[in-house]
Amino acid sequence: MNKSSKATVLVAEDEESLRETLKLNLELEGYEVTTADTGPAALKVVKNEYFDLIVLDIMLPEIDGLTICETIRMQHNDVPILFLSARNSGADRVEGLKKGGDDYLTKPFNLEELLLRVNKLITKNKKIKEPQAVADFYEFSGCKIDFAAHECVGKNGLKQELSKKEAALLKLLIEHEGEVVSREQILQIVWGYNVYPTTRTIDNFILNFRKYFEADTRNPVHFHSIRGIGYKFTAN
Amino acid sequence: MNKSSKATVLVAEDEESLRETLKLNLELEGYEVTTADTGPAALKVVKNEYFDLIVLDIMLPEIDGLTICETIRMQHNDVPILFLSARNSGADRVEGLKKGGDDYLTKPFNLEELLLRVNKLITKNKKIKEPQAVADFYEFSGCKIDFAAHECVGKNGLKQELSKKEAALLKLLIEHEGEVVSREQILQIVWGYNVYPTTRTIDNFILNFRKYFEADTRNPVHFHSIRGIGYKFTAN
DNA sequence: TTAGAATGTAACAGAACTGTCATATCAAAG
DNA sequence: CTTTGATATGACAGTTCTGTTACATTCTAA
Repeated sequence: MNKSSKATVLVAEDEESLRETLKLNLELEGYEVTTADTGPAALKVVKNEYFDLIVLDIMLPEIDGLTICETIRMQHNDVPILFLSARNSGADRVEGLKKGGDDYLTKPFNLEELLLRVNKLITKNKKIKEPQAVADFYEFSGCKIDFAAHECVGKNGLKQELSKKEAALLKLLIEHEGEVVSREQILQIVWGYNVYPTTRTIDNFILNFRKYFEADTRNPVHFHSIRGIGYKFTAN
Repeated sequence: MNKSSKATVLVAEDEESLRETLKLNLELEGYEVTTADTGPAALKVVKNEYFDLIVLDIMLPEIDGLTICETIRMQHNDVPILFLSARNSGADRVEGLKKGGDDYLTKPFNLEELLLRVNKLITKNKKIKEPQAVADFYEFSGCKIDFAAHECVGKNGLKQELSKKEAALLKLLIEHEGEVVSREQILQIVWGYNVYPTTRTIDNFILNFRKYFEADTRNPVHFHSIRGIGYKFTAN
């Protein structure tokens, strides 16, 4: 996770005043906040964007929070979820945690407490995801990359300078060698903001990498595009 | 953490009946439970033994729970701590979380809820300590599937990329190995809550899987169709 | 046995996504 | 204030994926 990039939070809450209060306060805490006011709206953004945490009201229009949570978990998304609920019956709370929620607060809640819990959930989850750093120097099938010097030697043996973003993206892909990295993840980590859907920016960087490192740019061996998902780097 | 060894929990609570109730119930859940009835006693065992979780009453004789928590954290011990308190003032809860507690319950609490939270804290912490233990990889009778890389190796030994939907459906079926997954379930999970494709779509995906993974597509061994219900994946 | 329903199969078309390039924007350096 | 290199955007073409349709085949129940 890039230090400069903010953690992202989705607030799914139908009552406007509370929604805006949460948004404002979370932003003051330094989070990037997206909001949704109905169940379907929440599901839609979750599908399209990456979040570090979801604050989810149990009672939402159209599709309720518990169902939302269940759906999200069924789609193998293990983003932390913090439930909000007006009800305070034990049964309800148990229900929330069982469905895969990570924490639970009942309204009315203390704002400071919410912020603390949010922070706790986010840092905890990040710890898990923090990938092991790659050394400053990396080599694969005849190509060399020196992250410290911001330069590389490509297939043709030519030395090539790497720009900041090029280096960051390259590092990200190499850290996940053999795995697909989604566009959302890339934007989140390298760029530090949420999705701008019609951007061809990432493609252009990949294009460059292929020029530097691929013998045949049309049939990439190292920089694969996985349609609908993202890109994958393979060492050999 | 060794699978065969139980997770260990320290219950620091001065009221005897509650302490014993907790001990009993946690042991029934399969935890190894140690108890302490005063602040100093709790600090002492924490110093000498390893725990996966501490259940800590805020009001303890001699040294209160918040101070205990602070002391433990100062010793760079990040064992999860679940606070118990009779008070329900927001300030108090905030205090607990600030001092480094991981969760908070107010008495009287629902026992099942406590057990769920205990379980959540313990598993969460383990995840951090065993990074990536569960590989996103599956193998059955000569075929290999790598969900992280979005690719598979089929019966013929050929590598094959998996598209988004293919991967999602495959994962679903494999997770339910040996069970029938209904068409409705498939639609709900793979396609989402309201974008149902109409007719022969699922069949076509199954068709592909059979091409990839079955020696004889006419007599499938792995991807069975259960008439009137759905599909079933069998490993061998 | 046979009608009716569910599934298998393949071809096709529209949608969605990516590759590529030309151009715009921006910030830092000169 | 200009230059320059890096990055972002938009257009468009090319590609792949996915859902649909049509028809064949298999199964089930009457």
